[in-house]
Amino acid sequence: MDKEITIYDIASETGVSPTTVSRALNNHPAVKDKTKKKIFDAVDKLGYRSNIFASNLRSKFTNNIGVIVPRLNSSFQSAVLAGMEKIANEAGFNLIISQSFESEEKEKANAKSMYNSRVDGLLVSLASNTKEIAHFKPFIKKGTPVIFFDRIAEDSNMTGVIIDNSRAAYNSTQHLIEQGCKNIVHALGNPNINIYADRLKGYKYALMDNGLAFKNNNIIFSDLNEASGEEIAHKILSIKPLPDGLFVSNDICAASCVNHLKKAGIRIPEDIAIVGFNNDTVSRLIEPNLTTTNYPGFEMGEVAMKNLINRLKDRSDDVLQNTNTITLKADLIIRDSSLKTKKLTGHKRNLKDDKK
Amino acid sequence: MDKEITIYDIASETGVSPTTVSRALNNHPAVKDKTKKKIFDAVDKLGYRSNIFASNLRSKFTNNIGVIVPRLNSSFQSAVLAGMEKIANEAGFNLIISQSFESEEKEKANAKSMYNSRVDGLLVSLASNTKEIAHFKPFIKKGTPVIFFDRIAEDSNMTGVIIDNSRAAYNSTQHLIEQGCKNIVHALGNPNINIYADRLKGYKYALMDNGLAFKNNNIIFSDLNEASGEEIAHKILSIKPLPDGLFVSNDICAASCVNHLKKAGIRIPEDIAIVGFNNDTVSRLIEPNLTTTNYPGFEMGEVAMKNLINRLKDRSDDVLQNTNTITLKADLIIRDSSLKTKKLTGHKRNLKDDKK
DNA sequence: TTAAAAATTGAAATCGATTTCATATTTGGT
DNA sequence: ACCAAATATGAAATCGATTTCAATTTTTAA
Repeated sequence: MDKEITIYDIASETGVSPTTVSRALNNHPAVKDKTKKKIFDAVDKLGYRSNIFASNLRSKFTNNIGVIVPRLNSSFQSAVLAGMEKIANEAGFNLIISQSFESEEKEKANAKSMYNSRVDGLLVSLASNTKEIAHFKPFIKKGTPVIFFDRIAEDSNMTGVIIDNSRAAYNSTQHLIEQGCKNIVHALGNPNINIYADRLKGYKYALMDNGLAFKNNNIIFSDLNEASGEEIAHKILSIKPLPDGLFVSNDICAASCVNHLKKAGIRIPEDIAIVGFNNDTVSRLIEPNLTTTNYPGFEMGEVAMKNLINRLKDRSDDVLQNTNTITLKADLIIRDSSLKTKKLTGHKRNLKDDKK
Repeated sequence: MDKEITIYDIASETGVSPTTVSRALNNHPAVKDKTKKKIFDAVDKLGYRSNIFASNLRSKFTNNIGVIVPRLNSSFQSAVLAGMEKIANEAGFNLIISQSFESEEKEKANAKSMYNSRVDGLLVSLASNTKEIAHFKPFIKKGTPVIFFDRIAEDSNMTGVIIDNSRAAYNSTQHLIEQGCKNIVHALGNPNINIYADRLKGYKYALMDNGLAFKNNNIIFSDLNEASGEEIAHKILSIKPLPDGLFVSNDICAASCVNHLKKAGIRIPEDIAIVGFNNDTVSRLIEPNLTTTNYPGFEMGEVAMKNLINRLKDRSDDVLQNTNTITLKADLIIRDSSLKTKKLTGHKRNLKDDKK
C-alpha cells in the first residue's frame, strides 16, 4: 500500500511552499505560469491525487449531490437519473443516490444520511406517503439548495421541476372526447401525489368543458403496475354500460389492461379507446400501439441538475434563486389505441410518433 | 448558517475530553456506560452531527461505494442498482453512481474520479468497447476491492457476478430445437462483451449437440434496441428459406422484431418461433407473450453488494477473498412465442410464468 | 491492606488541503 | 533610476475527528 503523495511532497520536490502548490492546483490566478508548469510536472511525476477529505474539511464543499427517488428500478426514474448523472459528471459533481421505497420513514432516514454526508445540493422526488417535508428543513437552514422533481411538495415554496400534469391529462381526455367517447374511465395512482392529483383535475376539467358529467364510479385508484392492469380490466368490464374511453396514468399498466380487455373480447379502440401515460417503450410495442403522453425523463433530470448546479455556482443569482417551478413540455402522442374515427396515415403517424 | 457543533463542544459541555467523546461516539468498549450516557445526552441536546470529512481524513474510510454502469436508463441496470442500493443503505454505505455511456474513455475518467473520491469499494459493469482494465489497477494496488457484474473482464482474475450466459443460451436454443426448429437465427450485441460472446457459444453448442450446422449467415449483430428490431426483421425476411427459429438476446429488441415480422404477415410461432432474453416487462405484454430467460437484476445487485461489503468488513476472510466468480440462476421462461408443438395449459403457464 | 492488573480517561500529534495575513518580487510610469 | 502599485509567494493557523501513548482510577487477588 503506497504512501499517500501530498502537496507537501510536491512542495519539497519543486522547492515552493505548500500554499503555492495548493493555489496552482486550484488554478488560482496569482501563480506564475512558470511555477504552475513546474508544479504540474511534479504532480504528474509523483502521481499526486488530491485528498478530497482534507479539502472538504477546510472548504466545506464536497462536490457531491444527493438524489432521493422513490424507486430506482422504474423506467421513468432511471431516465431522470441518467440525465442528472450526465450533467453532474460534466460539471465535476458526484451523484449519491438513494431510494425511499415509497416510505416517508426511509425518505427521512435518507435525508439525514445525505445531510451527514454534507451533500452540496439535494434533488428529491417524494415518496407517495410523504405528508410533510420538515426533514428537508435542515438543508434550507444550512443554505444547501433542495430541488424537487416530478413529485413535488406543492404547498411549500421550494423549487420544483415538473410537467404540466393537469394540462397533459386535459389533453388526453379532450382527445378521447374528440374521438367520440362519452363515458371515460380514469385510472390513477395515489392521489396524495401531486402528479396524480393534478391529472385527475385535468380529466375533470376536460369533462366539464365538454359538458360531460363527472362520475365517481369512473375513477379507479390503483398501483398502476402490470398486475393492476388486470384488476382495472375487471372493474371496467363490470361497469354497465361498458365505458367507451379509458385514460390510464401509466403505460405499463395501460398495456396490461389492454391485453386483459382484448382477452375478454373487447375491441380496442372500437369498443374502448385507451390512452396511457409516459411514452414507455411498451407503448410502441403492444397491439394496438398506445396513445400516450411523452414524459421527458432524461430531460427533466438534465434540467433539474442544471438548475441546481447554477445555484451552487452563483449563490447570488437572484433570478435563479427565485425560480419556483420549472414546467417541461409533455406532448400527447396519438397512436392507434385511441383512434376511433380515422386511422392515422403512415405519414401523419411518422410525424407525431417517431421520436425515441 | 449555524455554527458547526464539534466533539469539542460536546467535550466542554460534559466535562470530559474530546478523546472520550470520540470513543463514545464510536462505541469503543473502554468508556464507562455512565460517561457514554452523559455524552449521548449532550449530543442530542446540542444536535451534534459527525463531520465525516474530518473522520475520513484520519481514518481513511469513506463509507462510499462507487458503481460504474454503461447506462443508467436500462431496465436491467436500474434493477441491479436498486438491489445494490438496498443492501448498501442497510449496511450504512452510500452509493456513488456514474455511467460510462459505453465508452472506454468515460469509464476511465469515471474510475479516476471514483479513485479520487476514495471510495471504499467499486462495482463495475464494463462498457462495450473496453478492451483492457488497467484503469482499475490503482484500486487493487491500494487494496480497494473491485467487483465486476454482468459484463466482466474474463481474462483478469478479478471477482465477477454473472449468470451462466452460455448455458442460458444453450437452453434457449435447445428449446427452439425441441419445438422442431432446424434453421435458427441468433441476434446478438457486441461480441466484445462477454455476455454476448458466451451466449453465442451456448447457441453454437446447442446446434452442435443436436447435429445442426452452424451458419454464419444466421448470426445477426445489432444494437439490440427497439429500432434494431426492425432491421433484424428485415434481415430475417431476406433469408431464403425463411428461418423457423429466432433467438434475440434482448426482449425489447425481440418484441420490436416480433411486431415487424407480424406486420410482414409472418405468424409467430407457427412460421418462426421466437425467444428473447431478460424477462423484461414487455415480454409479458406483447402478443404473443415472449419466451425468455429470467435475468435477476435486483438479485444480482444484492449479491454483488453483499459480497463487496463482506470483503470490507473482514479483510482477512480468505474464502470470500478468493471467490472468483459468482454465478446466479437464470431460468428459461416458456411462453407462447416459441410454442409450436402444444399450447401451454393455463395451469402449466402459471407455474412457470407468474413471478415478477 | 496493598501491590498488581484491569479499566478509564486525557494531552497532544496527526490526517492533508485551504486560507489569512504578511512579505517578497516585479512591473510600470516618470 | 526610483517609488508606488501590482504580482507572487510563504508561514502558520485552521478545519474536526482519530489515535498513540501516557496517566489516572478502579478492581482484583493475595
